[in-house]
Amino acid sequence: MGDIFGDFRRLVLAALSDLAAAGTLPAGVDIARIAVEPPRDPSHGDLSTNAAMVLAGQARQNPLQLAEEIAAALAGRELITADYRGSGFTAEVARPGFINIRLEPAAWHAQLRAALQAGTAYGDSDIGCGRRVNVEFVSANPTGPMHVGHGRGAVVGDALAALLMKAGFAVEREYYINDAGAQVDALARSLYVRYLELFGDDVGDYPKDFYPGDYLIDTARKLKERDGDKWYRKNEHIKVFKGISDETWLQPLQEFAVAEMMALIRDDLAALGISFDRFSSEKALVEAGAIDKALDVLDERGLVYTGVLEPPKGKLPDDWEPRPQLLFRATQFGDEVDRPLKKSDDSWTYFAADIAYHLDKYRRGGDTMIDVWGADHGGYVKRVNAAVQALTNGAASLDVKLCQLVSLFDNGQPVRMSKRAGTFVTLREVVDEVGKDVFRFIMLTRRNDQALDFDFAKVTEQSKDNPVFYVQYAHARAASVMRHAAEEFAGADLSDAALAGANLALLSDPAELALIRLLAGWPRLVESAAEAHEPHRLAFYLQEVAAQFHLLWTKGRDEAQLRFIISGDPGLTVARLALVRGVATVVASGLAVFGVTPAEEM
RNA sequence: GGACCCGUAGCUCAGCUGGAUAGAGCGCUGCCCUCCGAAGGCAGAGGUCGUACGUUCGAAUCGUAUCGGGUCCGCCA
Repeated sequence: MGDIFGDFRRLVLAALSDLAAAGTLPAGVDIARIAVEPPRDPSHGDLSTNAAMVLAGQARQNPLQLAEEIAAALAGRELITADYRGSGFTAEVARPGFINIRLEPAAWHAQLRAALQAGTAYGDSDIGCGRRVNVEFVSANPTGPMHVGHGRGAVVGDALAALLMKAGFAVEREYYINDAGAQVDALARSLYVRYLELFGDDVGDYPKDFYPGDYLIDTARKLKERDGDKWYRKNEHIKVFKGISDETWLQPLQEFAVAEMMALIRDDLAALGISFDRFSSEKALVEAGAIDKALDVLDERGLVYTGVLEPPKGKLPDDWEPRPQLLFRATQFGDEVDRPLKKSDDSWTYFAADIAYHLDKYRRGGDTMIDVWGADHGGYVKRVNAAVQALTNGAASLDVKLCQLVSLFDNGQPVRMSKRAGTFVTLREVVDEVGKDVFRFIMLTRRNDQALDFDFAKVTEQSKDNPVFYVQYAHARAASVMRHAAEEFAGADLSDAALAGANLALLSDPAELALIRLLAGWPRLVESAAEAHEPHRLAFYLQEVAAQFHLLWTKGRDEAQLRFIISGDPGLTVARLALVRGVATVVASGLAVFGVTPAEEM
């Protein structure tokens, strides 16, 4: 069902083995870099391979001459896949050593047929071979609602997971809850002060390390509902602010607060249509002694020691002083300095917990891990990569995707990220304003490592400048054509199955064939995007499909014989409807990866 | 001072893991609706891919150096 490029690559490799058998090529050559691709310039044919240039060195032959031999061997073979129904091709050699392949249109028509038969499963691949991949994303601290930056990571992670699934990987979506450490203490104290306020205490201004957000008022109310005045002591906030309170309430409030914050976050995620297979708790990990166990692993390999770090170059922290501490030999794995595992109060650093966490993920079967982080964690990538290498002896791979900042605009004017009235701060407000589908698509219209401007006016505009609208409109237009066709040819079977049986040879206009070629590239695009861990490529591809489709539609304005629906010619109409449905299928298939609902009408 | 990310058309950005004459949208210029598919269409101008060396059949892509912008920089997660 397939990928025409993959099919031809196999054909090329078969031709090469013919040459090897005949002694023209040495045995056991490296074929990894041999590719079959669409040439950028259509005049070079339909497919192109670099095989001769890749092998020229190894075979000690002139690339052009080798290309001729490969082309000849290729001509002696034929496409045996049933899809192609014996359609032929020609191979010719071009300048540096390319072999350009031209297909009979029937080969392309077969691709369209395959797309219709597959439905939104078109493009599904098995390159993943069911291998397990763990995608950890969002992992926003449970201290408040999500903001827009989290939203980007959420969408990128979710779409990447979906893409990998489409490519045949067994994917686990995971959220790491940072529910241990100082921030959770601060959260509980902040909640406690809000709770005191409910009893009429006037606490005045909050100190700097407290969370001032209004959302904690609701949480405090829920706490009061549950526990009444159980924790209330009049004007206790004075002691809390000074840090001298008798904090018997701290532990229970922590648990309560984290649970409430996670409920908040899950709601935000649900508004984006995101759910996780697994939530992992840092606290649970720490309490289970996972850090000690993980550091034992490193210790056995001599990677943990007590030492004194050089002071950081340049500007020093105010209170920096040399001090012996427990360190991980990150420098052995490419990091700049060895990294601390314990703080001055002898508690674990976040990094120590993260080491344990990644070992945990690995042992659960994730020898391929992807972490999606915000750009502010960029300085952290090397040490975690170093830890993963050290823990697994290089058996595991970790790919960290850093998402750059999202800046909000409205009609070109920056939207302040402050709590002022009328401005958006939380992810939820943005999603409620523009809708889940718009937000998700726009977050995927940039590479993750590229900063993104998000303009409320532009992303909701109904014009071709707006990529979401443009792609959605293509799907809606296809649906509209089908509705009209159903009226025009009442009683005819216009199901995809029926359309797949149409005489597709009638699709002979260059614009039609160009569109079919583009659609045929979908399986290949899915594979390459999945391998590169780059879901944004789908967004650009979908815009291209939409553009070609809109173009074809528009041609029908000037040339009536190119319209999709030709009243007096059911045979031609059915063939063209097959193409229309092919477009809708690919667009829907791509939007499904993005978690965006295809529009039936605009 | 160091690390990471970015630098491609006036603007916003792609560029399929090293392929052929570097692309798209917006903007700009010029055409195209007395009527049916103009929330449009066609054509054109616009580039030393930040810069300089290097690697090889071949570099926007890989390496080194350098310049500019962003992010981060023991005991924050």
